[in-house]
Order: sequence, then C-alpha cells, then structure tokens
Amino acid sequence: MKKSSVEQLILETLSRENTHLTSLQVYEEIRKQLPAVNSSTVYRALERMSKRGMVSVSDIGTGAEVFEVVKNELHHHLVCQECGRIITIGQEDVRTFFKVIEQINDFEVFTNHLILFGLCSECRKKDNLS
Amino acid sequence: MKKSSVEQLILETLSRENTHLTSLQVYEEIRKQLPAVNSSTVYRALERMSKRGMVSVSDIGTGAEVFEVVKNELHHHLVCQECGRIITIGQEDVRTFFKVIEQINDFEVFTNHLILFGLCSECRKKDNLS
DNA sequence: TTTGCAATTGCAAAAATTTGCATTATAAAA
DNA sequence: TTTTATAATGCAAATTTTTGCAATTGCAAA
Repeated sequence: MKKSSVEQLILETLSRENTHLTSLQVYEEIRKQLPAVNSSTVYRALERMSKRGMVSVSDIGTGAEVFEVVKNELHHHLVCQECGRIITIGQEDVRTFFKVIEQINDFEVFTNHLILFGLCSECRKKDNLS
Repeated sequence: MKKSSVEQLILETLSRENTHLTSLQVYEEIRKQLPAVNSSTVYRALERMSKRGMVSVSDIGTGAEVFEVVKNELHHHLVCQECGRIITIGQEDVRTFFKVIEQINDFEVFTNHLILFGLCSECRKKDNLS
C-alpha cells in the first residue's frame, strides 16, 4: 500500500456506486484500482469502518451482508420479498418508534439502518389477482 | 441420510439450545448426532428453512448471522453494543410501528424478528460515570 | 528529523461457505 | 406395488472469509 489507504478507496467506491455492495463486491471494485491489494486488508477495513459507524452493514435478504456509506441523513429500507424492490424511507416515523421502545425498555437505540421485509403494493395486487 | 431428515434435527437442536446459533454451530451440533452429515447439507437445509419461515436469521452484531426457531409468539430483540446483553421484547409496540409504516408506504411488513442495537441502561450508567 | 507506538497491510494457511453434478430418498400417481 | 417426479443429500472442487504473524506505514512526541 503506497499512498492511499484502503479505507479511503472503500468510501470512494461505496459513494460512487451509491448502493449496497457485498464485501466481495467491494473487494473486487477496490482491486480494479489497486490490483495488488489483499482481500484480508479489504475485509478488515470494512469491519473497522462498520464498527466506527462509517459504513452500515445490513442483510437485505440476499443471503450476504451488504455495506453502504453512512451519510448525514439517516435512512431505512423496506425490502419486497417477492420482487426485491427496495423502498427507502426517512427517519421521522422510525425515530418516533425508537423513542417508544427506548422509554419502555430503558434502552438507547443506535440502529441507523433498519431493514424491514414484506410485500410492496404492486406485488400485493398481483397476489390478490391470482 | 437414512431415516431422519436434517431439517428435523435442526429444529430439535435449535429448540433444545433455545438460543441463537450460527450456521457453523448448527452444523457442529448436528454432526454430534450424525457424524457423517455433510456441511453443505446442513447449510442448504438452513437456507430452505429460513425461506419457509421455520427459522429466523438475524445479525445480532456478532459478525455472523444467527438462526433461531420461529415459535408461535413472535418476539424481537434489543442488543447492547457494549456488553452484548440481549433483551427480548414482545410484539405489541413493534406491531403498532409496523402498522404506521404499512399505511404510509402502502407496504405489508412481514419481518418477524427485529433486532435493534444500542445501549442498555446499565452500560449507559457506567458511561455517564466515566 | 528521528524515534517509538499503534494501526494498517501483506502473506500464507486455515476455516467456512457455496456450487455443480451425480446419487439417493420421499411421496404422489398409476 | 411399481413408476415417476421432486426434493434432499453426498461429494469434490471452487470460492469466500478469517486468522496469526511479520513487515510496513503514519502520526505524534521528543
């Protein structure tokens, strides 16, 4: 590793792609720019970064965990289990729910990237027809 | 595989342990009773079972996904990121939140095993002192 | 600048997981 | 019961991820 740290490259990659990537996908993207990079370096950097809250890790139902850059405005996702569609939702309503949970359980919620699974409206229509 | 199906053994194992196990832990438990079983058989059975909703898969912040039997009364967890403590919470408040999300987004939520990360009351006290 | 320390990286080996394909088991239909 | 089709399993190889350890790097104090 000469100049650039892998962390920087990971941030650039995730920002550029602006979507969820698996650790392997991140590794392969980084390797395009830095062919000699070692896989363990990338995997370890991803782990560090998620611990520090720089990236979020989540299971969107694809079998493997995916990573995403954490930006200023937090967001959450609804994932349709039938068509795979991903709906992004904002903080407000989720935050209200978190507050309730916090009060009831005397617990401070940090979760910054919630994933809920279910059926989107279109797939629900289709299912009703059949 | 002669008599018993691996699925049945997995259910028994998860019920007996009554906790979250990683796929590797499940495989090793099964192997105690069925030494010749192949790892791919166990991994594939776990995948099938989670698709069918027989077991839940979740990331409780330990790095690896964990499996749990799905029983009648659904439950969710709060995981303390400092001490690892796991608090189990019921459906009611969560269900109310899901209803709100469903109405706003015209989406039907299926998620049956929600995990929220944060700080438990005791760790919050400790942190305040230091 | 030089020194020292902690964090990051590479490397090689091990471990965990997935995959394609052939075989076997299970259950429904004939 | 026999036949047939589908699902589950085993096996071997490939792929992905993790680990221990030594070397390198970056940063801050001297």
